[in-house]
Amino acid sequence: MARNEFSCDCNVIHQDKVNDVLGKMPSEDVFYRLADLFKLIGDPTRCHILFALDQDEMCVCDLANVLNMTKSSISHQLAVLRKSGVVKCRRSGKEVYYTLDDNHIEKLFEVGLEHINHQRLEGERYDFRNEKN
Amino acid sequence: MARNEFSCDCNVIHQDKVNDVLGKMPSEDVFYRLADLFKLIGDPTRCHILFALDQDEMCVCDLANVLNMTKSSISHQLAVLRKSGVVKCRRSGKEVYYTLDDNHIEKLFEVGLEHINHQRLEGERYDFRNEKN
DNA sequence: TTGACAATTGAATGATTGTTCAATTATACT
DNA sequence: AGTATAATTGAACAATCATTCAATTGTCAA
Repeated sequence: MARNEFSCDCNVIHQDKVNDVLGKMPSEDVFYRLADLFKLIGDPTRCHILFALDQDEMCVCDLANVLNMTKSSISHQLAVLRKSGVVKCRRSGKEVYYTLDDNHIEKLFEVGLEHINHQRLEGERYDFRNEKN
Repeated sequence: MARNEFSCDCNVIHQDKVNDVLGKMPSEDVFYRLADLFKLIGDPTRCHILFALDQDEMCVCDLANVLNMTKSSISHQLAVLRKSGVVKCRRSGKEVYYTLDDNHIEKLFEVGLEHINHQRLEGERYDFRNEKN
């Protein structure tokens, strides 16, 4: 229960609060898995790809046209998405067709879009107070 | 409407599908903003911080203890979160107290946790077929 | 089997980023 | 004023990562 005293460079200020929060927190590896998930969709290209696949099944060439990028670049990102299990693929002749294989992604996009729309209004109202940059 | 022909290294295979999907897609900058949002919570430390603040208001020192990290590291990340508007802070004496200032974050965590739990079951059932690595 | 095209892969590169370290600011107390 | 502590900040470093380029694999058709 004694944590590494050398990693934290200060004394506890509110020991009770710290203990209380620690008790409610998920295990350590949950944060790594959560971060991995969000990191996965935290890239414009991958966002773009996933959004496109949410509309329709597409081959690499189609995606390259929709995103206006090279097949190689798309293929590299598709490999990442495949290994994470959020897309799956099937070969038909020379083409490989990709589809979304994770309904949580759509939910995350929904909330993300809500956030963006809400953020746009907030920005006008509060005009970035308390912040010089 | 004519896109840059040199960025894409292949011909359109399914022109109708590509046009259809393009018509349904959000504007270009939406993907950058979406990716920025997900990138923000796509880091274990920031996940950890946000989760802690979701439980209770805390000062930098408390967070350093909860996460077992240096105040400097925490402070750097808090600056990032502050500039993105997902946390806000108030000073009280020598301490600065941070709170979560974005209810979308909690929703994103909910869906993210659902995903992780679901993923754990899937992994056992399918045993990573179709993938050598 | 040869040529053409879709797709994947590996290495290299440039850019981004999280943490560390040292210095500085802000506040409280004597 | 002087000291102590909380917090912020900037520079530097190491690690991660997205894209490019070149080479290769897989499939179809002649």
